[in-house]
Amino acid sequence: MDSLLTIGQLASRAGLTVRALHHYEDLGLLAPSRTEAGHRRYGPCEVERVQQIRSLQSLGVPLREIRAALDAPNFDPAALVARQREAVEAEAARLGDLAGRLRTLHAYLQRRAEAGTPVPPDAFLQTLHAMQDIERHYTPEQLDQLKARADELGEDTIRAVEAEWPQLFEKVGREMDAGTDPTDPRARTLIDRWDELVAMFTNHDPGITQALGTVWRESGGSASRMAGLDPDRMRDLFAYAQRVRDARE
Amino acid sequence: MDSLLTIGQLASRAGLTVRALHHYEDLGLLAPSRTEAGHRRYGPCEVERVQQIRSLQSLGVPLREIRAALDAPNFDPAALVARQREAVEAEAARLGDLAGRLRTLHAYLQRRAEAGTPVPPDAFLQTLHAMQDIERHYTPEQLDQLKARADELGEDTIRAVEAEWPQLFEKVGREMDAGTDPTDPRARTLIDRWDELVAMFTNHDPGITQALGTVWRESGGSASRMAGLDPDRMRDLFAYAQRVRDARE
DNA sequence: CTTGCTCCTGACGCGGCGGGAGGTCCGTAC
DNA sequence: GTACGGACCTCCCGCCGCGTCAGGAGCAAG
Repeated sequence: MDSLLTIGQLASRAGLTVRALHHYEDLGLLAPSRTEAGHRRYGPCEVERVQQIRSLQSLGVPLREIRAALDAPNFDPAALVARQREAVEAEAARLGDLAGRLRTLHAYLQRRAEAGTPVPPDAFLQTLHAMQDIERHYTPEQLDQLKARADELGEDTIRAVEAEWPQLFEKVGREMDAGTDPTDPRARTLIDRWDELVAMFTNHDPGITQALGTVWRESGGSASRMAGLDPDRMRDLFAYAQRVRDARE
Repeated sequence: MDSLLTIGQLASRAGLTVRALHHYEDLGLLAPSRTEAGHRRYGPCEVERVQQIRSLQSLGVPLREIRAALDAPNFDPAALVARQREAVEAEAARLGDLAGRLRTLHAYLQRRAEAGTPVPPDAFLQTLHAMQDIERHYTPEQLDQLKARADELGEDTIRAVEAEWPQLFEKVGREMDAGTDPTDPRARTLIDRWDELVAMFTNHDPGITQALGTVWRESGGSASRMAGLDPDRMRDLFAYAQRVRDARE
C-alpha cells in the first residue's frame, strides 16, 4: 500500500499497455525501482512522469525529444511548441493537398461511373500519369487558379465538357483524314470550339494556356492515353489544329 | 540499345534511387530480367510498371496495396480512390486538430512570454495535463464552441482575463483567510466577478459550465497547478466560492 | 593491369509500439 | 506440499519505405 504500483496496475490506470511502459524504459524515459525478483515497481514520481510523457505525446512530440525535454530541467516550452507546430502544420498541409487531389479524382471517377462509362484500370493509371505531368509543369498558383476555375464552372459544365472532348477529337480527326484544307470554315469552326473549351478552363490566362501546351508537347503520351487515343494520332491532331490556327491569321 | 536499361539508368530517369528499385523488387512489385552476371535489365514494360507504381504512390497508396492492384488485372479504381480518400481525410482531420491545439497553445505561450511571465516547464506540463482532462470531459461540439467564443473575444480580452484570474484568486483567498462571511458583499462581489469571467468564455452555456465544474471536481489537481496554486488551497477556494453562491440565493 | 564507376547481396536503422515465445514469480486453493 | 492460473520477466520479429553502410564482383577506358 506504499502506493507502489506494479506495471500492470499502472498500465490499466494510465490507459496504456505494459508493452508501452517497457518501451519507454528501453528508451530511457522511465526508471522504476525493482523488487528482488526483478519486477518493476512504480512510485508517485514515475506515475507523474508517465503523465508528462503522455501529455507531450498528445502534441505529437517524438519520444526521444520528450526524453530530451524532461531530462533538461529547464527546457523552453515555447520553443518546443513552436517547433512542433511548424512540423505538424507542414505535414497537415501536405495531407490536405493530397486529400484535395483525391477528392477531385474521386469526383471524376464518380461522374464517369454515373455516366455509365466507368474508368478502366489502365486508363486510370494513365490519368494519374497525366496528373503528375501536369503538376510538374504548372506552378502551384496556376494549379490553384485551374482548380478555382473548375469550381466556378460547376460540376454540370465539367461533365458536359468531358463528354464533348472525345467527340470533338473525333470530328477533327475526320476532317484531317478527309484532307480538309486548314482554311476551310468547317475546320476552323471545330478548332475555334477546341480553343474555346481550353479557354473555359484556363480562364484565358496565357501563362496557363502555354503551360498546357508544354505538357502536351513534352509528355503528350500521357495526355493522349487519358483521352483514349494513340499518341501518334494525338500528335497529328495537334499539328492539324495548329495549321488551322495559323491559317486563321 | 535494345532500350534495356540498367538499374542506375532507370533510377536517374525515373527520379528515384537504386535502393527503391531493389525494394520494389523485394516486395514482388517488379521482376526485371537479368544479365549472365546477375545485373538487372529493365525493359519498356518494367519502365511503365515503375511509372504506375509511382503514380499510385503519389496518392499515398501503400506498396503492398499497389501490388495487389497492379496484379489484379481489373481492379476497381473508384474503390481504391474512395478507400484512399477516406484514409487520407481521416488522417488530415487528425493532424488538423492537432495543429489547431498547437496553434492555441503557441499563442498562449507567446502571450505569456510577451507579458514578461514566460511559462516555466513544470507549469507547461501541468497545463498540458489540464488540457487533456478538459478534452476528456467536454464533447467535441463544446470544445468547438469554447474555441469560437475565444476567437470572438479577441486576444486582448483573453490576455486581460488571464492576468485577472490570479489576482482574483488572491483576493478571494484573503477574504477566506480573514473569515469573511459568505453573505458579505465584499465576498459576493468577488465571486460575482469570478462567475462573470467563467460566463464570458462559456457564453452562458449551462452544459459547458457544468462540464467545467466536472473537470474542476474530478481532476482539480491539474487545473489548480495550472494556476500555480496548491490543489488543497484550490479546493478550499472553490468550496468557499460555492458557499458564497449558496448564500446569495 | 589498374583505376574508377556501377552493380550485387545482406543487414541495420528509423518510430512506437504489437504480439508471441519461453521462462519465472506470486497468491490461492486443494 | 503442490498444483494452477495469472502476472511478470527478457528476448526477438514485424510493420513501412526506403537510407545507408559493408564487402565484394563486373565492366569500360587508359
